[in-house]
Amino acid sequence: MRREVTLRDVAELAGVSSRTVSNVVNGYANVTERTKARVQRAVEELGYRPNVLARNLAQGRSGQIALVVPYLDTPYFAELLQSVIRAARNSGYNVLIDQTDGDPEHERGFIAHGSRRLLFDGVIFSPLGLDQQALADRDPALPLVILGERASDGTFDHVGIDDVAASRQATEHLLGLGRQRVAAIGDQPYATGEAAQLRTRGFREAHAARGLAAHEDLIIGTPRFNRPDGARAMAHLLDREDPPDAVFCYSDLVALGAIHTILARGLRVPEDVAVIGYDDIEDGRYSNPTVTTISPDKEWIATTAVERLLLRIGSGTPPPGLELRAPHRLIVRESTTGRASTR
Amino acid sequence: MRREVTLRDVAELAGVSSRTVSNVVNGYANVTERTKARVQRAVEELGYRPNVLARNLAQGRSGQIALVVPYLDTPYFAELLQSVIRAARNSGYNVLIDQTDGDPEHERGFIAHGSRRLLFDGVIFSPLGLDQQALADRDPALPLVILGERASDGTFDHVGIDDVAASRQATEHLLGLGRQRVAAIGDQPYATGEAAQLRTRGFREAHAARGLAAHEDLIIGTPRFNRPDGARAMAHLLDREDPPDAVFCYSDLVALGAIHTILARGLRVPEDVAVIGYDDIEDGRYSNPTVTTISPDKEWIATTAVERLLLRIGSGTPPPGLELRAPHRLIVRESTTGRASTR
DNA sequence: CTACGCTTTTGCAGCGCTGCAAAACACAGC
DNA sequence: GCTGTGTTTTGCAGCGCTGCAAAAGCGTAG
Repeated sequence: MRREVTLRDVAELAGVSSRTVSNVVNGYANVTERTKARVQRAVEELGYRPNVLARNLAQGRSGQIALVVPYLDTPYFAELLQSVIRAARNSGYNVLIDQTDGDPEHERGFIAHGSRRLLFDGVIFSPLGLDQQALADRDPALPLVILGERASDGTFDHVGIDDVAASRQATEHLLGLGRQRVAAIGDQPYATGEAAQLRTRGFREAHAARGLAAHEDLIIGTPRFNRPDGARAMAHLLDREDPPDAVFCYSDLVALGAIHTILARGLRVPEDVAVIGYDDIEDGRYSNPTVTTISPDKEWIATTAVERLLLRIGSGTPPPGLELRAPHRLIVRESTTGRASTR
Repeated sequence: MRREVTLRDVAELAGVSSRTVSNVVNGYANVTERTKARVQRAVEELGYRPNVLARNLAQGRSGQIALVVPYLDTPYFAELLQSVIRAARNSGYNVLIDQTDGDPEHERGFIAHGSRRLLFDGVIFSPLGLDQQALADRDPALPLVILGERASDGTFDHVGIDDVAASRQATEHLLGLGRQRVAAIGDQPYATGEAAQLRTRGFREAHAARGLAAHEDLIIGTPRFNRPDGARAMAHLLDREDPPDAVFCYSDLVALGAIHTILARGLRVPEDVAVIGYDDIEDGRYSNPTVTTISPDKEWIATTAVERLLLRIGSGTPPPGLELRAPHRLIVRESTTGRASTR
């Protein structure tokens, strides 16, 4: 195994100092065309590649950002991840992935003082069970952008859609169809369930706006927002004496699970129960029936998050933490209005 | 911003050499209990954290492995990624993700000589459009494990299921149901479509085993294995004069797309057309109908790939490239046998 | 011819750690 | 007491790069 080519090797061949080679490689301004050309020829000839590790050490930064999400096999996060990677790469950054499995301990460790620090220059974080305390204990020097619900306390940026408004819109859609008993699946009435609670608020507000009272007994909690939980919750609802005729699900996966249960019982969607989801994952565009949903602009979220994070990393004095609202819209599909509407 | 605590700081406080501190931190054997305790106390007191960057440079390795996949929003890869991350973390490795979008150029660059080298100590690679040439041109020093179809040439490990056998099994299942005109969606009759071709081979073999000839005109190609391609291909098949009564899809996504089209035309699954998929992604367990599929043991694939890669990274003389066959099985669901079979 | 300001190039230290080999120490046997 | 063996600790060089500040070069003005 022959030794790698170093800056010094190139310098020697080109007859300049190693520092000059460094300047050329990094595209510094004040280098004459002549030397630049000479150095470049030497670089080519030797097949020189900068050693990222050494550069990192010398600069005290890693050129990597971490994306921390609860679950990777959740299509929503997978789709987001894809856009984050693309955006980061455009700025010369690599993305390190970590999944916390929603474990608060693990989430905390990731932004805690010290931690794996230096492996990444900043973190884009989509927390699930993160409480105020964990945020307070975090390494203050770590540039941070949070995705999802948690409002910024001014020391980090927060990117997300307006959950209350979106949920109100979703619920209004169901009420507008003339549904009388609208259920909600996904509430999480505990400290770490802020996102869910915002959605429940929107759910209630939509009722209130029409002078109705939300059916509080039709608000079902779920630990996670996945298919099995959706299926289970729906089964509960259908077992009741007076089942709902519409359901607002806090994620598309929950909606798909719910639909699965409804159909398995021989009922029809949307005739017997209309279902609306949240996230607009690809599954819902091809499922049977296709799923009406709230579609957050994931591309916007990803690029904005990366952009803000790099800005934070780049500036000595961190910019104030912003509250960034991504656009969202309601996409109506078969699960609320039936097949006719799609063709 | 105060300076980080270094090994030397700890050494000074503990009254030993910095090398000894390093030994303690790294759990070296020959350290007396007394010094170990003293050093550990100093570490605690100062809140020392090793600088990963410096360690990497000194060791000439990065402690990271790269997972390169064509698409991240494909559930199959997302699920795999999850297991790979878990396995890598158990061995103290971080996972760097990259998605190639199936671009052969990009794929090539990743394993080419030089490349981003040093950022990762090895690569787990799930190629899509990688030809023999690209493999030949690759950096021979880069430990490599390939997932999917491409057979090993002895210089890397290959982990995958037996595509021919699995496809034969899938097709046999359809034929065993008495289906007369079985189609296949997903063939890729060009250099980079090896995986697809193996599946087509299994498809043909299943027919041959029953003394039948496969309907060659019912073998449809698709550029990718996603929902839109499946939907489109199915539309083609249904437009024919003599449409199929069963379809073997080369991925679950293709199957879901195909089912979407079938149902949109007012036909029934499986009564009119039985559909079988490949990969066993979660979607297929909750879709309507649920999807019969070939289920590769993803956990096995991920842990084996990581294990082999780390072995390769760790050993000076690389072990011979192995051909590793992951277990797989047929999972029968509604899309071939109807609802009755599930309850 | 010298001085001055600007551009270009250089030298060196040092990022914080580990590899290596030697030094120091401890203990047993002769 | 001295030698030999094994264990524990140390010192130093150096991984390959960049930051910093000084040096060199260069053109123009005095």
